[in-house]
Amino acid sequence: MEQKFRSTCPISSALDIIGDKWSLLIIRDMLFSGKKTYGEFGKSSEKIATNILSNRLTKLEELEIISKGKMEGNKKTNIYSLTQKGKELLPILMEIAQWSDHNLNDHLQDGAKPFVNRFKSDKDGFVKGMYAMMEKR
Amino acid sequence: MEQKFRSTCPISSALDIIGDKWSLLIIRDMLFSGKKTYGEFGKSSEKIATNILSNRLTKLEELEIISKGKMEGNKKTNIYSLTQKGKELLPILMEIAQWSDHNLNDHLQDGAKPFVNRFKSDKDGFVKGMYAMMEKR
DNA sequence: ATTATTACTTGCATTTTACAAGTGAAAACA
DNA sequence: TGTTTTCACTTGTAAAATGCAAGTAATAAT
Repeated sequence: MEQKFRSTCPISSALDIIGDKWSLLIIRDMLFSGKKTYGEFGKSSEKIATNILSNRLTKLEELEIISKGKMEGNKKTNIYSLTQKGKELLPILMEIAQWSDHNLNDHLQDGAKPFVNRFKSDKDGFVKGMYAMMEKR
Repeated sequence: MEQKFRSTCPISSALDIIGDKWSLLIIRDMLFSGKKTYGEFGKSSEKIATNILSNRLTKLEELEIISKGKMEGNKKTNIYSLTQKGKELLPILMEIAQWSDHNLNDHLQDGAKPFVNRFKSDKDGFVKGMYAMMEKR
């Protein structure tokens, strides 16, 4: 799979990579739920199809947004981790969450509000705190 | 066209709306280039197909991210404007631009860097400045 | 030795996207 | 005033992406 870019615009180029309905949900599950394995990703409430999940994991790995490793003492379970490039998607996800919180309120029913509020009141602090937390798990 | 949501997650729900390769590019052109008409949107360097452009404008209007009006003294040119809901997509676009600036540097060739740097050094100030500027045009 | 789990792949129907051409009304021009 | 552009789309069709169900192969558990 070769990545194609429509232009040299930074926004357009990012969308060429993550501009679909599934890639950022995988990243979301890694960032916020600590998911690591193919099986775990398949269990999200949005029910990603297994072939699409496989395709996206491959793409994200090729783009070095995630990396694939083996679980110690287990030869069949693969462990996916976020690279630095992948972790840096966090602020994008938080701004998306904040936008939804502001503008999709009637639809949502979720415990994400306090989370979003902590981000709003101190964006840099929140992001740094999340990065620190990820080191430990 | 009825909007469907895969879950009540804020991130997933936002992606159900703007998670494709074109919607945010239209918003980009409205925010950063002041584009307003169907013809102007069609001229972006990414070459959106006319049927897709039409489809996205309709969707974005239904979702009240943009609104459609008439140009004064002209019965054929339509004017699309961002609603508040649409303007609030700016921080998402800026975080995307910043991510690309950090992580896609070898690919990009664009004068967006100083722009991104102003955002990085003072995010809230940058966003407020942009909103103020948009009032005037 | 058998069953269950994990991480996928495959085939096919449906939906979305892309490309090219066409339409109809308003505006500009001769 | 008649003709040509311009503008904002729509339509038809091929190609690509997505969604769904079932299947496979290796490892791990019983």
